[in-house]
Amino acid sequence: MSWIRRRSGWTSPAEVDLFIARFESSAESLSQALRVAASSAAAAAETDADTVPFGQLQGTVVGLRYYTGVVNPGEMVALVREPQNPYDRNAVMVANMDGSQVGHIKKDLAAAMAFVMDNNLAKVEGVVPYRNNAFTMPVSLSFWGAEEDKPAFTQRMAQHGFKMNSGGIMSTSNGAQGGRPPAKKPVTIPLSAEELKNAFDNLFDGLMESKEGEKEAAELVSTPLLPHQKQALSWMCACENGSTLPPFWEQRGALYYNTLTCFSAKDRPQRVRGGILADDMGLTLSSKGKTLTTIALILTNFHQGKPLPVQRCEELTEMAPSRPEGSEDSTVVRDAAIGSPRSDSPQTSAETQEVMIVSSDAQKKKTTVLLEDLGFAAALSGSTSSTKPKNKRSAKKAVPKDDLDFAAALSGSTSVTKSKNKRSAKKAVPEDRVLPCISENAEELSARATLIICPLSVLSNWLDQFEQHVRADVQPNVYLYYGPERNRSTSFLASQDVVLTTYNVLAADHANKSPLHAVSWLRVVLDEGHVIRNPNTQMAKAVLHLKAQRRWILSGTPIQNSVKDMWMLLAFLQLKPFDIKEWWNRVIQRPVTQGDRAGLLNLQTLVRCITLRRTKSSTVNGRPLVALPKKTVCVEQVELTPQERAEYELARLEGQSTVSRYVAEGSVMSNYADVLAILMRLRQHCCHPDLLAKIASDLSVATTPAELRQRLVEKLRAVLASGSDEECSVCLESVRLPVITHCAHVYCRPCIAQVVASEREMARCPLCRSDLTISQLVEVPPEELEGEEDGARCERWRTSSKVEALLGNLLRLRSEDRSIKCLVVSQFTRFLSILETPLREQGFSFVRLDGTLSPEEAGSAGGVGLNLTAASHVFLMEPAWNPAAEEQCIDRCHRLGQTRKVFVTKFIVKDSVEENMVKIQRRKQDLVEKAFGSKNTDRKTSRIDDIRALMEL
DNA sequence: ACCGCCGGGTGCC
DNA sequence: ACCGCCGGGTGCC
Repeated sequence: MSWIRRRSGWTSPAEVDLFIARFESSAESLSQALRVAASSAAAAAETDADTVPFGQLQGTVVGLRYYTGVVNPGEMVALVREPQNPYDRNAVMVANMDGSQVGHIKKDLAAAMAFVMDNNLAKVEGVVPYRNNAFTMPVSLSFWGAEEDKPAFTQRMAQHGFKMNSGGIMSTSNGAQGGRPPAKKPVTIPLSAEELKNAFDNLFDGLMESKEGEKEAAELVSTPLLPHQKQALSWMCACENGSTLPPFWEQRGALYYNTLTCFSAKDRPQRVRGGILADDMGLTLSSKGKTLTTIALILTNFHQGKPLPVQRCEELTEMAPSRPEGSEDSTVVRDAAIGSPRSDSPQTSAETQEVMIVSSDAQKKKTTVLLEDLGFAAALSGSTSSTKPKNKRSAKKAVPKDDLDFAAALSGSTSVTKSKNKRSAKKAVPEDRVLPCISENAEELSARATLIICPLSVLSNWLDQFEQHVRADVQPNVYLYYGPERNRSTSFLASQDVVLTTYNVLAADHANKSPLHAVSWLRVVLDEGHVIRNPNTQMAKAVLHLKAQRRWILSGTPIQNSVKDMWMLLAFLQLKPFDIKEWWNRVIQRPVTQGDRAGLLNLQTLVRCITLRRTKSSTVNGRPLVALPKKTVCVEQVELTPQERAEYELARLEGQSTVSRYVAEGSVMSNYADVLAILMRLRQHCCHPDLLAKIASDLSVATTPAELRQRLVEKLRAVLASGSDEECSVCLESVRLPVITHCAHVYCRPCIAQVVASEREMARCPLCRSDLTISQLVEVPPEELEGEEDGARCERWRTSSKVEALLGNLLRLRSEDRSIKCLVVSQFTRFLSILETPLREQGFSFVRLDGTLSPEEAGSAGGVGLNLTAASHVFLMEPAWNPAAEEQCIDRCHRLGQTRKVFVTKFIVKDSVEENMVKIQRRKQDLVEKAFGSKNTDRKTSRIDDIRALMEL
């Protein structure tokens, strides 16, 4: 008896809400049933690759005449259990793609299916092969499930007298043959895992060759756009104004027909007025290219293709008197009159330095700080003081301030002063009656504001960019919706040109009569949109419930590692019918994960229709979009001295015995922090002996609460410093605002706070079920980081093999060409400190960037956009766990603006944990599962495997 | 006739 | 529903 209630296949609260939304007029029983289905399946299971076909069955849909839903030949239908049906508790209803009920499954078959569905022995997909009469119709049911459930399923169906046809692979390619049953399934060879992975990796590549042309930004934009930015603007405007049908839809007479599901609708399905702008980071001067393009879009494409009507600010106009129209001219005038923009100041300062030493951790966590050069710090931290002295906002910003305070101080103050402008502005610029492709009705025309949602770390970047790229005399109303004093008036928000907020504010508001959700936005923009790829998060749900005419996702990495991640993006863009997970799963995800070629082709088409992505290697009319100098990567093997080797081996043997004990006990995960600490010590040995902190690793030796706290802080710091890209088990993202529990597990503070809040009684640690309270959570006190270092530095300095390897390279390069600048990257800030000594001794000038500030504070300091193109040689002092992090470091140099050939040197200590890390990196890249919907459980086991490999166990 | 057969009424779950 | 099923009317050929 193994029919334990498992998570159900196709409903999660979010998607059912969407499903129901469309349905209000329909029969009560249906929405009821859907609600019940939703509540019984609060946690949605995913369609995983381990789903296998169980077979097919021809059934009958009855009671058609009682319902409105119509079905075309070959159309897919949804099968929904309806346990509350007063006539039959086994009822299984049949619904249309738009959610209209079509009928019921005939009761004898329904009785068999009810059991199967209720116990999640199988998922059912239905296709109506043909229509015969007005009262019943046939339905071809295919059943899918986990291999181990197949016998139970088959047996149960047999008990009811139903025998499955062979469960061969069924193609999803349009079933519109309309033929008689049994429809012949074309026999196709399923894609191999390898083919799939390749196709998937290339999904976002080579999109949008330049058939779009270029579009100039409105004159309001003061920064000239680069050619590929004009191209993006052109594409974005076309997406917003065009009226093309979404992919897979075509007009057939008076109806609109979906060629994949064969559904037809009377109402024209809205083409997403928006899409995904997924330009690669290395493509732009800092990541601000997307920001600039988006600002240009906001200003250039208001209603009916006209620019945003904004009034000039009188005082500023006086200051910078009347100037010729045309963006280039005005830029020149503005620059001359007001001072040059500071976008390039990081390079300018950096150019004076020979060596930049950078903590790669700082980059990964999007933090950047500077120790040595205060001028550089000011440039990076984004103070805009010189640009517009009269502007209140700028004046405030000139004071170097903690970003959070800064945000709080700003919120509410910005546009109040200006909001009065707006009415007159609308009159001042009369709207032309030029007919656009999309006819905009009165309500649509009333929407004005663009809502931009971004991670906190890039909030101030947006504010800066608006100031920097918009003509000084026409600042649009940009309201920062953030901080306790934020203005929650719906009408105020709706009257802004731009409202800027964070995912967290949005999510927090969503729970509690959110004004953001009451506004009808002209446009919603999700910056770093991949952060909401998990649809179960509050942020994701909050985002889905926003009302908007146009929707954009900005992201450098639209898919992180699985097809699954795509769904949230499509749902946000409301790409019919994939915004409902049932259809996404059936039409794309399940076929693709099972190697269906047609499914993959459909996915490719889909992505192509809504995405603009250019990479460094993209071409326009056969010519490279951006010509980048060549990049050479080499690995330099470092041999430890006998002394270092002896110390390393000692640490390795000790670590091995501890970890092998954990492996034997099966307690690796519960001692994860310890394991990471061991690994880190080995990695530190590879770099420099003085990196090793004297950490008492055993929590049990802590006697006093203060001592325990200190131990936890050390552990947390060890985890963070390990560079393991620690993942929060609640949100499954890299931890942000990390805290450690008394049971030594690390989470994002907001995530674990939410867990605690949602627990009625005593909250438990999601990983080990220990009791926990908010007050027990421990975080790293930021100021402590500095003090300790001084202690370490006081000791007598010594060298290490790796230090020597680096110095050898630097000295050689300097003797070859004194103008060469180098970027030295390490995840250990202490290592950077150690490196300072010989660099000074040898007379190298350098700046240092590292992550001593919290992400919020440092976010504005360059963040993801940190641009280090002044350097042409990159030295990665040690391997990263995540190869993408290394790539990111390299891309700081190898991007637009780089004029020299780029050389990358990776130092790897021979016969060490570092070599094992490289092996794992390589193996991971080959691992298909990594790219395709790998299961959560596997992630854990593969981690343990990783640890064993690292420890050579 | 405790049948068969006829033909009208009727029809999801 | 050009079906199946029900139940009343009917009953040699």
